Amino acid sequence: MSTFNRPYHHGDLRAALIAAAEELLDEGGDGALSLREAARRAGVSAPAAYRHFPDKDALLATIAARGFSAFGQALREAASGAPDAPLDAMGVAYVDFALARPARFRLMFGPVIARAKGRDPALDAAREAAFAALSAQAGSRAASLRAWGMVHGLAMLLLDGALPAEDPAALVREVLGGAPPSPQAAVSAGR
Amino acid sequence: MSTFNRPYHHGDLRAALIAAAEELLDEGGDGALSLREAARRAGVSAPAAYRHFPDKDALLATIAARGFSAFGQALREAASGAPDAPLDAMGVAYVDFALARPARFRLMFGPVIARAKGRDPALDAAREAAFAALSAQAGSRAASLRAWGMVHGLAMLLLDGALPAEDPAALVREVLGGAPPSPQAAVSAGR
DNA sequence: GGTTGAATGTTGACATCGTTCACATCGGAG
DNA sequence: CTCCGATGTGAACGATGTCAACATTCAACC
Repeated sequence: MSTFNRPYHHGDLRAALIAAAEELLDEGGDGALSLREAARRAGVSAPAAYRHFPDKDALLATIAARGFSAFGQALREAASGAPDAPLDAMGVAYVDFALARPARFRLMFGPVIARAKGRDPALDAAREAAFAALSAQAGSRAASLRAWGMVHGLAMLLLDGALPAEDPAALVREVLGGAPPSPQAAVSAGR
Repeated sequence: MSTFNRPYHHGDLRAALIAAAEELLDEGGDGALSLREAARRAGVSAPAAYRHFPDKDALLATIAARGFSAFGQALREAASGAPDAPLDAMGVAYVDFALARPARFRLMFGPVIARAKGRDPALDAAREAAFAALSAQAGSRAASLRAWGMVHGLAMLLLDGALPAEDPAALVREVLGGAPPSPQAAVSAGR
């Protein structure tokens, strides 16, 4: 599948564009993601992108969908890794994800994606799958909203730097209500 | 056309620019705020703005600061208007504010402003004042973070349309734990 | 196997944006 | 009245998203 050549036709531009854009998003702040730069990195000229995405927003929507997919997986893994306190583990994983990939997280929950809702079924599916992982562990609807809202809010506030936190995971566990000194979950971050 | 009328050093360009930009922000989606358009609406040419703001981001920071100020005031008023359940009232007010001015709220908690932290003392002061209003009602630090995070998360998720809600206020009240309709909700709250 | 049409990329162009530079104008202090 | 600092203007630069016209390649059919 990997043509070493660089012929006129780039083997899989779509994937290359997505990869480049995700790189841009993760490395260079928030406003650093431009269609043109992504195309440049993929070794291709800007309008070529329009053969694979109708729009810049469509590229972003695709990236967000991938983000939600990875996000849901991380949440599920966290839960199954800590069967005695799955909700707390998911909360920590939630915040970890946000802090590890701030720009991506902001994209996923930002206005562009909110606007794309309903226009991109893959996106909607990925997002709902991620959320389903959460509600599955929470019990009642109210409890799930409570946990979800709280953790999401904490993640956002930490991203803003509105909350000073040397150890976000500890803060999440403290706030989630459990004060269990189980140090297992704390090792999950790696930053 | 009105080249005649202009007295012209525009009486108070700074204020006019802020007003125009806020208008832009509230009316026209999220990406609709451009320095040039704000200047246009203020009846002035784009570079004039640079006599009053070093940067577009500085304009945004100013607007965010004003937003935090109004926000804090709304929270305080809500609390004093419902002395028997001030936290719930603030929660509802919090979400109301976010839903009434989505773009402004996103600005206030967005990356541009996060980046401006420490560079704009007025901004920091306004934000902390708003947060102070919240923690004043919440009791312990953990409780205040819990309430703040939860309400902030709910607001964000509602903005995204990730949560379908016919009546956001009711949802907030339900989730905040006051008079929960489902008996199980109260159980998972404390812990 | 060569012809042909659909995919895919390329160059060039347009409008818009943030921002800077050189110049114009106004209002107040001397 | 003069002169200077504050404020506003116009042209211009580089970057962006996007479109239109043209070029190249791949695959399928006689």
